Amino acid sequence: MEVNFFINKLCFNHFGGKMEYPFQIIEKKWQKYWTDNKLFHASNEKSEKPTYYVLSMFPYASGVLHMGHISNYSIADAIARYKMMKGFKVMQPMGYDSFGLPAENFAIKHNSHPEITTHENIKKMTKQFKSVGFGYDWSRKVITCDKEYYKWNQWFFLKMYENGLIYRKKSTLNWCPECKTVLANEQAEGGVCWRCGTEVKQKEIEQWFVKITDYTEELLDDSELDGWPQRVVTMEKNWIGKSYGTKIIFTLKGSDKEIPVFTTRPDTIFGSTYLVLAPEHPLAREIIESSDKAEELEEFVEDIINSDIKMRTAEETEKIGKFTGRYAINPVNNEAVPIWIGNYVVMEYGTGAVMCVPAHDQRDFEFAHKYNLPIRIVIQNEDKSLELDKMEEAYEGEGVLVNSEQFTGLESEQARKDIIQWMEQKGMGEATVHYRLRDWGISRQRYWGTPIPMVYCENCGVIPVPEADLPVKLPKDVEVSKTQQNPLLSVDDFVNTTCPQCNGKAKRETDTMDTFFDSAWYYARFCDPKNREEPFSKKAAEQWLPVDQYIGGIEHACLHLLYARFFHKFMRDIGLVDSDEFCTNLLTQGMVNKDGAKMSKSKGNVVDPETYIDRYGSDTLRVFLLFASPPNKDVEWDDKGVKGAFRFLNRIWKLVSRQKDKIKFYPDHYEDDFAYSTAAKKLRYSSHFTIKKVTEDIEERMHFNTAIAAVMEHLNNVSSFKIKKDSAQGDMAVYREAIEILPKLINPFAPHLAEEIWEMLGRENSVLEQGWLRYKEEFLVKEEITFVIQVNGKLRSKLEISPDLSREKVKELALKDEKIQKYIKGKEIKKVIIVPKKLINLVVG
RNA sequence: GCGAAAGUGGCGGAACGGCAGACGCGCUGGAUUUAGGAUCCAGUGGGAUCAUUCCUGUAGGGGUUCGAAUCCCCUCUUUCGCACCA
Repeated sequence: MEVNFFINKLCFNHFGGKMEYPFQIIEKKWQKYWTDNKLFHASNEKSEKPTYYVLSMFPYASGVLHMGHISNYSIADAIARYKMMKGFKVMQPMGYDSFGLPAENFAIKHNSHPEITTHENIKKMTKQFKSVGFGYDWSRKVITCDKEYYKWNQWFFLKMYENGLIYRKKSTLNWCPECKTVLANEQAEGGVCWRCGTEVKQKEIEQWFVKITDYTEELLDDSELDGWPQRVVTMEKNWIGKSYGTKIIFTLKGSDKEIPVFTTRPDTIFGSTYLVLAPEHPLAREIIESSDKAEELEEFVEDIINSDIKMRTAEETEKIGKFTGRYAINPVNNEAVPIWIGNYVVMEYGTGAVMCVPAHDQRDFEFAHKYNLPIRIVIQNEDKSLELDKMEEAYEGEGVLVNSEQFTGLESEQARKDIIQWMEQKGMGEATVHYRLRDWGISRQRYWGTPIPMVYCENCGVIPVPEADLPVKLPKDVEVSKTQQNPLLSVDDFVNTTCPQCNGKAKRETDTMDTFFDSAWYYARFCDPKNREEPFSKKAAEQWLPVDQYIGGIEHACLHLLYARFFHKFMRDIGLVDSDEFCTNLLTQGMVNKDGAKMSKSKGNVVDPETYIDRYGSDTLRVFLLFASPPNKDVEWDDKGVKGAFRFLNRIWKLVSRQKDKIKFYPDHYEDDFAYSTAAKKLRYSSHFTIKKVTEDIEERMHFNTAIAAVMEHLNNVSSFKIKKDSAQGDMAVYREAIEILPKLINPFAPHLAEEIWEMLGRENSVLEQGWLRYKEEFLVKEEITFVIQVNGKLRSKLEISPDLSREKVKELALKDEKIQKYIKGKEIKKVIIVPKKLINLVVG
């Protein structure tokens, strides 16, 4: 005993006096080993092994890996390593999302060029990645600003163009004055720029669109998304926003111009007393121009259009409007109703024109009262108490139709059906489906992105660049600056070109692509990243796609993930892949918070992973992050918790260091004629139970926190087990096994230490190449179990009994139990419930 | 306003109808150490009690059940998504 202690002391002192395991040495050693032996190299050669593709959302090339990245990638790495041990050929690639505004702004800020700063940033990040030791196949690295990559963005653009999925349109768009670029609707949520938070302005610009709406119904189909969090599926569904309604065609009085309106309540059509147009409505403009109050109306409309969209669409904002002087004819009764222009009607939804039914819509009700417009009740409530003079708010519920000609008396639900049918027959309107999803605007008026492969020819018009001329290279000799608009405009060599059709003078498109275009298909490029002939070979895609497990933040639900799904369906339609969805399982990991808030520079609560890797090592950081909570929930950063993880790894290392030379003389298998103490049987149970628990926690629900907890518990059990000189052979065998399972058990979470203790225990090669552990059911059978006795559902006593006792015997023991006596004495036992091997409940009256 | 998820010790979190609080952090006591740190052992929801034990407890209220943190209904709170959406 003393001797051992002395040896340990020597050992620990050797590493700087502090009793800490030498993680710096260990981690570097195994990172080198993995690289040298190409442990994570996933070849495209056919093999017997089933494949498994684990993908983390690749980081933006910002130059730093933050804690959120480490958390995300630790989850993926744990899965990858576990799957490798389970016998899969695992591919876990990594790359960099590196085009786009942040990179351009970064360069401007550092008075440099994005080409330079981006590659510097990538270098920095790669170094950081390597210090954490994630098991990536770096030979598959993909960098989106690389011409070998963005060439295929252009190729996809052309393919979409060929398939009628690309068009050019002049439209009012979200414009960020700070970023000097157009934003897609989903990038301008809440009226602010998703990148910089600046108020978004409206600007009319000609730009390129991808017809994602052609795939709306398919994107709505979630039948292949069983492995996705319901939350994400719902968010996408809401985003696409399918709603059933009716289009009713009003006509402009004194002309044959049609004014279609969209409503979900056609049953209220007879109560429509006015129309309101969005200020952006094309007809509004026409009416204004011919109006005698043109100036006044013009000013009103301009004011609204130029007002902050966020303010305008806020619920508190007062509804204002102006009468245009014109009337519309309601097709159902030929009534002329006044046409207004109002701030509360938006062009983006429906037809940009609303039929107003003030009695049955709160907004219309308020508007009508404010401007003294007529109100007509057409739906009567259940107790028939609606009266015009007494109404203080609109009645939006269901009821019986009144004042509705031949439909009077019908229930509103039935009336909707009948009215739609009738209108369809008469050509007054029709049932329609409306979607909130808009086409994907991909033009960006900035430099650092994929050039859109189009040219403008004076003779031939807009002509796509031929495939053979790809890539249209982004010129490098460009000065970027904040004041300038798109720098490409001033690069004559780039702009001036010849028409691919007539060879005449032509100008190149200077818009570049939204970076979501880059990231919409990178997962597929990873399958065949060096292919120069095609984006990826069909064979490679067949081998790896769809992604088996994708991991990333939930903030990408309606942007990246939706675009990637769209892209995959398009790639399927042009024959590149044969699946409908790009990934079968999605895990949206939580954020790493500190002091209850998201880590951010502005709050000054950012914790740098590097500090902790230097001080405690990568394994500690991983264990902390994985242990803190289940992967889909947020992690609360806790310095003390990191220490706790470190302590755990130290305890493992110490245990193995102390015991490795002794246990190699213990039996390495079980024999029937060995003797086993009760304590040994319990430890053997612990070993096998832990294997079962860790396997199931990873396999079935990816709860690494409980898996790690189980290993901690097992370590506690091993630590409290003592081998003495006269211990039985069986005890020694049990003890040896209990220690020898540790390297594999911790490998998904603390891979460096796992390799080290695997080696310390005299094993060869990487622990990754060994199979995963198997537990034996026979060792999970306990000789004695704790059997609970309840009286009326309350715990009153416990028994230590054999699990095989009969129901009768159990009941007998329970009734005889001393503590139970006082609860059942003199009372009638009405019912006895026995849950085998668990409990007995005595119901007394 | 609509939709979704969630509310458990001082903290992170376990427990997917059957012993509430696994595991970790923190805290308390002890051992060890020149000291600090580290390490090891024990204890730790709250309230009674010398103790054995008892009562109480999973946001609040009700219900289903032999039995509820868990299932159902209502209320409150928090988070997230959508939102003058016609």
